[in-house]
Amino acid sequence: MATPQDRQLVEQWRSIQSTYFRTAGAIDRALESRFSIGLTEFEILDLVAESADAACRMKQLGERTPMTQSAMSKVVDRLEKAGLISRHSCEDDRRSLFLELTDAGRALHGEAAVEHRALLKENLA
Amino acid sequence: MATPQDRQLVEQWRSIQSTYFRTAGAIDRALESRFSIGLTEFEILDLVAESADAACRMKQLGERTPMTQSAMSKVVDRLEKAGLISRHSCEDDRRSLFLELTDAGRALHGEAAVEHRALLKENLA
DNA sequence: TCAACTTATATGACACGTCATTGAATGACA
DNA sequence: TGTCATTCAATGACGTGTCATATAAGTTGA
Repeated sequence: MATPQDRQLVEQWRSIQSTYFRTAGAIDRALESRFSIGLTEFEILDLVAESADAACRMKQLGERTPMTQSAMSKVVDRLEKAGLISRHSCEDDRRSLFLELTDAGRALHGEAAVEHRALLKENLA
Repeated sequence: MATPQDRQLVEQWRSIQSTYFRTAGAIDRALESRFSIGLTEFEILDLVAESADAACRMKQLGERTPMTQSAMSKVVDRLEKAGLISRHSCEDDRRSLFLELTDAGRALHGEAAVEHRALLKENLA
């Protein structure tokens, strides 16, 4: 029933879980305490910062993250309320929105990214 | 600012996240639909099934999972309500509890474990 | 051009996890 | 033994994620 291969799979899985939780937790706590945003919020900022080219992005961003569409929408709500991001409706397709960092958002992202990368390095070594 | 090493770290991180969410999601949906328990519940069942030797385990189980003590307590609540596990108070230290699978719990764990291992194999290849 | 269908985002109800706190039992030591 | 600190587990308030659905805009084809 519990073959050696099974055990090895389970070990591998626990190791992934452990890395994931340790890393995500460390980043989340650091960003929360220094910048008052969570990991999820940062990840959206990071994606928006990356895709600097114009596009109707709300949708496309969704394809680059494991987040649900509905989760995305709520994260963007929070970021907008925090004044870090703005939604602009798309001329070609008024159902779509594209996102843009505000100046504050860009500044915060810059600093937070340093922290983020540092913690990744520390935890994924 | 964005060194190649940074990009590589971020890529590695996204890959871990993706594997984690894909795998956890697949297992969770499968267990939910076939056995009406979630991944979290299964993981506790699995830990209890593993540590068949007697001990005041609630605490010790906590050390083997990234879950919070409070989360553990609530998961065990659900498992107990579902009749899959039972809490027994510990003679030596009446603050502690140890856990035991019920017959139903053992049976369900046996079947669910097969599914669990299969999905790990599929997703962690 | 008007239905019927599809697509993009928002929203509400709900489930689950975390943090902070509580209650109870234990330990340490004057 | 009496006090104070510590440890184990449970609980309530709260935040955030998911699913199902709503709303609005676009598409298709007779």
